[in-house]
Amino acid sequence: MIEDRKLEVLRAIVEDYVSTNEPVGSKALVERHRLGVSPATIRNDMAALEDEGYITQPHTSAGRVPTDKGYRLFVDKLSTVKPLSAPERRAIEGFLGGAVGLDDVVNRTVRLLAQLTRQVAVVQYPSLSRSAVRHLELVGLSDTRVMVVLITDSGRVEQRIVELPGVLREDDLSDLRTRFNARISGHLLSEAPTLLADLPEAVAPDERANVTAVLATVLETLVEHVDERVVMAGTANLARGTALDFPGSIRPVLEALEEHVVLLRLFGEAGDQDVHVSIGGENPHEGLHTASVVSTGYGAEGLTSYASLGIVGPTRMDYPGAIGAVRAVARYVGHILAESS
Amino acid sequence: MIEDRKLEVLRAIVEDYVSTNEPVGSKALVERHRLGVSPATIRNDMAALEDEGYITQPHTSAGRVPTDKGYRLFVDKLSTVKPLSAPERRAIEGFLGGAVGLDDVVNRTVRLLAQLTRQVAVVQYPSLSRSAVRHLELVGLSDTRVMVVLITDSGRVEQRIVELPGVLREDDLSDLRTRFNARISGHLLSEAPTLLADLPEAVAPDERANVTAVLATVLETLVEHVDERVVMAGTANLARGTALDFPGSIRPVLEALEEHVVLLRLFGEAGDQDVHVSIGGENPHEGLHTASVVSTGYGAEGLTSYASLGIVGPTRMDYPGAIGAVRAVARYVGHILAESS
DNA sequence: ACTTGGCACTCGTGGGCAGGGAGTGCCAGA
DNA sequence: TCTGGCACTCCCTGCCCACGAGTGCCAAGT
Repeated sequence: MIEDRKLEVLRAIVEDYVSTNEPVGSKALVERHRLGVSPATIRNDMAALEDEGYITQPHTSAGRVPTDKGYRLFVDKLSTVKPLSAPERRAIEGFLGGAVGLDDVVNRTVRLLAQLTRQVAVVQYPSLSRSAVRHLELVGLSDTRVMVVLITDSGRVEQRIVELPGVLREDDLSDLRTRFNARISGHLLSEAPTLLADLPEAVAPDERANVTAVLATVLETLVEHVDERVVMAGTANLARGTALDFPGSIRPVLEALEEHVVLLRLFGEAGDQDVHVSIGGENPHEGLHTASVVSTGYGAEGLTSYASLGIVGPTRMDYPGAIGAVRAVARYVGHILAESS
Repeated sequence: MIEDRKLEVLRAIVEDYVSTNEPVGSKALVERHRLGVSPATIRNDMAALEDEGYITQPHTSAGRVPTDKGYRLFVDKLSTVKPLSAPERRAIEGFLGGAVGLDDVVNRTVRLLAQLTRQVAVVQYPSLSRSAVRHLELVGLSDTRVMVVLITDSGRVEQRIVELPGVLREDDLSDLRTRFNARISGHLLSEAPTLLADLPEAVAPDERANVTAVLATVLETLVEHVDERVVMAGTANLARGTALDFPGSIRPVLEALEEHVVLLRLFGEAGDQDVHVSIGGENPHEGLHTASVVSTGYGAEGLTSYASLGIVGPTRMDYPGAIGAVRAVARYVGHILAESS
């Protein structure tokens, strides 16, 4: 009974604070929401909520502001995801539908997400290790130089140039190409090391050195190499709110965003399919203690996700809207990448 | 006589203001610089400088601050480029020398530049149109799909996949590859349209449709396409200074930096070889009216530059240091790219 | 013709103080 | 368990004042 109303009060506080950006008091609360009780009653509830650590007051005679813990409860129990409006959906479809090529898809996605949420958007390129090999091509540039080109099912293309220890004839190259593709085509790149392990032994002894060199490049640079490509957009949104949003300065936030490794670890926490929300102090990185991260994996439907995308903003954030936008965009991107395969 | 001293005073004001970030008064000026005259004399000079529009005072009873015009004069006439220290040079060499591959070079460069200058650094990828073709490879993925891979002398590798209108046999593909390379290998990519114009007429009529399709892709996506790839680092430095640096907010600056097109046009103004400085209101983009840009082209020695790089910061900037750093980094990058060809 | 010291003036800054207002905590009563 | 009342805290604003930094100007000196 009273518990229910307390939660209702917390929700009202979060919603009001997010929309007004000002600490919210008991009187304003009963005016803006039909709570059916008097301000004094609300005050008691608020005192209890404060004791339990869900809200706090900046100064003695100010209204209340949600704490990280308060936002956490709100996100987990009190909010329902805000679905995008029909025009918004159409806008997404139109904007992402016009993309040609992976780079274009990723770039449009990140800008779209930044615009929809009015926060900083971050999109990770489809992870190599979680993609499947569509085709591996070996191109002889000269007698002793071979270019390795890898095409994945997510549309990503990577290439490296290998200096060979010896001369490799064109027909041996062709043979090698066939062997490579027979083993790994259609398989996840992360399985490549196992699938290719015995390759050197399968070829003629005099070719073994060359094969080993090519294989080493493929494995080292394409598989083991941590692919940390991320794109970002909307950093200007950080400077939008008032000083309340990022007490001190937005500098540590910008610094954290520039360390892509930090972002990747952040996203690493995101569960494969559902949206993950990390609030304020929950973030591992010090610089993001004043920020929240809403992220999710994206990829072809039902399958393991290619990679992650999400947004970063102040803890005072429209979580239902952000979660809805992140989820919707992730789905569309997944569809588009799956279709264009 | 008096003119000389006035310029000396302007230089002193710029230097003091840049280092202290506070409006500088006549008394502080004579204390920090051996000008050999009294504060009263300086006051007269300062009044003259203000009349001429080189300095201004934020409020009536504050010290003077350089105007855009003042910085301009300082940069053009009063400053000598600050060469990097020996340790700095060694650091550059060590840091950039360890790079493998174009992406790595570019990424390291932008971070290095941001760290050296403590400003926002921007590096444009080597322009395709200003690079020469090292090799063009055609890879048959299937009967009707061909991957076009272009390698430039700057180490950049671009690829596109072409859907052919008809079937292309392997030996025809090989023939086409030879013809392409014979015509454009070693030439600037911008010359490609002319060099390739008559290619369809040179092949057998039944191959003409396929050749035209491949040619169209090469020209459209690799040559005519504006290659707007830029990387950025050090945006957190914008939030470093006080509110004086960017009156209002850093938001418009961040917004401008996100519009890569704006940056490219900015860099377009940079002369090919020497460092170009654009101060405050001189910048075409509204959002950068409170910022200065120091940029230059980079590339193999003496040749046309591949592309541009530079930094963006508040008008209150250490111009001599910034110019020195930008120039030095551009040279090193040019060397490295030239060597690794 | 320049330079200099002196002096009055402006104006931003910070401290102190009072008043108003928002918001709270608590208590007694329904 | 809810409600109204009341005292309390503390921010914010405006105001005044003194202080200090810095200037502009002038008259005198070189």
